[in-house]
Amino acid sequence: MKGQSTRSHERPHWSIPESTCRICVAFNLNICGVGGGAEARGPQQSGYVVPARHNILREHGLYGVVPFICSGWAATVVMLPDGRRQIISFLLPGDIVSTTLLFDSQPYSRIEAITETHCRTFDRAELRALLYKEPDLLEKFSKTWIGEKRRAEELIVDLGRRTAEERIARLIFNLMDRLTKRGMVRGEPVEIDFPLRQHHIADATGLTPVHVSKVLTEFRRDGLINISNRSLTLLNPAGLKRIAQMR
Amino acid sequence: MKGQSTRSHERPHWSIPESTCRICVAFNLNICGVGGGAEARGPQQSGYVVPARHNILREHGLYGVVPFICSGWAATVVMLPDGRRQIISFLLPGDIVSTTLLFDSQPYSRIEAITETHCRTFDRAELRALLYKEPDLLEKFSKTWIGEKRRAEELIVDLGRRTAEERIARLIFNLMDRLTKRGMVRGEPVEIDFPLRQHHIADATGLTPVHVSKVLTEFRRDGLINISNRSLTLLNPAGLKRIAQMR
DNA sequence: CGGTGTCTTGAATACCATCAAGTCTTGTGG
DNA sequence: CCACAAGACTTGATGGTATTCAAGACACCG
Repeated sequence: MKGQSTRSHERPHWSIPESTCRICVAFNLNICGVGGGAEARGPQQSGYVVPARHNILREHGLYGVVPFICSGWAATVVMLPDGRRQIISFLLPGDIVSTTLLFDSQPYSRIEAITETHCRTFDRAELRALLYKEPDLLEKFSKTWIGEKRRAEELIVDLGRRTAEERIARLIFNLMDRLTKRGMVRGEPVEIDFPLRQHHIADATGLTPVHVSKVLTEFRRDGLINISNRSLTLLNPAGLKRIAQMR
Repeated sequence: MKGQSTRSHERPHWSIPESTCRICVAFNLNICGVGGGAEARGPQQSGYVVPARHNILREHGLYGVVPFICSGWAATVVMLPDGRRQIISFLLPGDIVSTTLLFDSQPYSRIEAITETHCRTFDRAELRALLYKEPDLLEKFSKTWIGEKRRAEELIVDLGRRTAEERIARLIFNLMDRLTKRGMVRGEPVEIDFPLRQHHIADATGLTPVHVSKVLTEFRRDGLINISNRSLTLLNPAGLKRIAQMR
């Protein structure tokens, strides 16, 4: 609908907290003109907004750009022909939408915006050329790639070998950790904006929405967490952590 | 039963079928001196043998080398404190043992040899330097990266959203496909060496050995496959494929 | 030869799914 | 602003898939 800020001098038409940019890969690669960083180099950029529940990337589309999340939450979703869904990962501000888009124009999975999401894209060919030219960038990029792989493997273990309660508790901690790095947690006890619906949690943990509801009310009954008004409060971190790593 | 004995003459101290080298990443990067390719460049190499059931890599060890599988089967295993195990992937001849070892000296997961395994390692620093220097290599390497990520995501979907029968059928097809690329399938109906124990299948599919046994005998009863003498025959590919992707 | 690892089979059980009904919220168009 | 529809969540009843427990057969190995 709108978007298209032209070149690097101009600030985007939405404002992004500095804490977000500070963890952004694009910012750290020094290729992004937003956030008060140095002058952007190389890749052609453009920004746009995706409304909640719309697709940021379609699974079999062809893309010439590599998008990043500036604000909002999104999910990487795989759909089966019969309607079953699995969420591979949640994307938070500062994340690359799809690292494979750097090397392959066709994504394997769909990316759905959970909240309204602000994106910024970089031209793939230019970005890749820059990466090849500067080992320093590649080094940084490989770090995010390793982190992604690591989280994928942890999810495999969760889905293969952990109970419903463990999976949900671990999901909450993973999100907490990532939001903490972004300066997106508040107060004591710790509280976060929590835009996920229970069906998102279900699709991420391989459970049904009904069972997620039961586990969450159990967590609430035990005074571990509280969820209301799209906001999650961690009342008993130690208790939840025990569930997350034990059996 | 047949094959897999160490004959010692030729260039390395064990012999590797050419078909294996042809799909090997190291061979395609032209950094490996084995297999009749061009003279090896750059990285310091060394080869060794790991007996069945021994570790190729320990999860918290520190390594200065990047190992490849020249022959034999191995598995990437994550262990939980209480003994639960999850296999992330099976490694076949020509595979990199751990791609993250290129950038990080500490692997997240353990690598176990399933059969006797012959490995060849390359010095990490040298290999990485070579990669940074030649965009061509990096391009090829990124392909294996993407493939690895893709398979991890498919496994996530399998574990999160598919039934026991679907998971096992898909595992068999995945192995078949990979072995076909390596020229490691024989005859009609298709047959492969199959060194996996049922507990390997269980750990890879997030099931118990008992249930794997039940599903496999069901597959056998339905004339889909046959397993005997560490060898698997695909009797009804169409029937098994229907199980693998439907429902 | 006992010991260990592997596989099979049956019975009982647990965990989570499915089905269903109802409440409450959110969004939308008149 | 209200009426209505759709989405989100809860709760209980019931069912199915896979686990756990257990026992026995078989092969392989030192």
